[in-house]
Amino acid sequence: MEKDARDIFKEIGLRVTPQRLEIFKILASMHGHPAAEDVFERIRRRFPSISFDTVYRTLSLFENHGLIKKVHHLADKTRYDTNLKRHHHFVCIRCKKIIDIEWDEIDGIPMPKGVENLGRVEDRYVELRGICKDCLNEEEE
Amino acid sequence: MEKDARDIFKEIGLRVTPQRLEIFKILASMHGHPAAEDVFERIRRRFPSISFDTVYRTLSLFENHGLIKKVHHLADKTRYDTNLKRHHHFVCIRCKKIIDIEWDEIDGIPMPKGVENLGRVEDRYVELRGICKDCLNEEEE
DNA sequence: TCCTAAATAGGAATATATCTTATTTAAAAA
DNA sequence: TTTTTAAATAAGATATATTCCTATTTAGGA
Ligand SMILES: [Mn+2]
Ligand SMILES: [Mn+2]
Ligand SMILES: [Zn+2]
Ligand SMILES: [Zn+2]
Repeated sequence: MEKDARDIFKEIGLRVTPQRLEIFKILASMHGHPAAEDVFERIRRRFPSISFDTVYRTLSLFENHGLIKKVHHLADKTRYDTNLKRHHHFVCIRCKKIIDIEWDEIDGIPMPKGVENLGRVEDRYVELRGICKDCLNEEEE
Repeated sequence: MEKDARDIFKEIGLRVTPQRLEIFKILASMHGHPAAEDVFERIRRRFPSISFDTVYRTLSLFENHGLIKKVHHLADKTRYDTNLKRHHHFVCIRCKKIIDIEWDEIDGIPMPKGVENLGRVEDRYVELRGICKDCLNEEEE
């Protein structure tokens, strides 16, 4: 935030547009974890005719350049699990394959301090993300 | 297998329908983590006129009775994060609020054995899920 | 200032999932 | 067994988030 958004864009090689500057400013000023819609509602005040597409495009652009991150699931649709034993998953970021893994060590880790002030924890969800063997092989071509 | 399913349904107090029996059988026979569409494609062979709605309803039903689990995101839309420091999240399963947490202990845990055979891990994603303070308070009414 | 590739607005399209309603059916009652 | 009725289903409409398409505008370089 020390640096001007304009400079950041130029460094990365992005065109400086009013929409981008405003979205950047909004993101910096918003607390929490806004959804695209939240950003859209905010920027509409200054750019009443901005389109949803521009907001989505810009957020993707920022994400691709590491200016923001997504808090999200990898798969685009719900996947069901018939394995009811406690386990975790390796998820391929390319083909979305989900593979069961056991990782007892992580289940034993005590809760982080202070979490009881946030609410009642009922579950912990752990995902290892990467590129699966199949996709790595395909890559070698 | 079919005998089993019939008994399970009765135990839980569910009506035994051909669609449910078949979906149950399909789930038991499918490996991996099928999406609703995968189940739909499979059951269509025997019930060509089955509707997507029935598949979704049945999967929800099974999930509500603990016969299967969802591998899924909690929020219905993507949320963005401007906090680029390594951190994790507490997510409220009720209001979908996302709160940053630090949990260094979990970052230090070594990868589970054998994961290198699955692919190249690039990231680990950890979420604590539960009911946030606000929702707990509201509950007291 | 002019030029051109990139960005945008607006709306259409897509995809996943849920809802509505008329019809059928499971299973309890007679 | 037959009857009864609430529950389940099929079919299609609807909702919602996101992406795509295309004509127009614009940023930034020549
Ligand atoms: Mn699994
Ligand atoms: Mn965060
Ligand atoms: Zn893969
Ligand atoms: Zn909450």
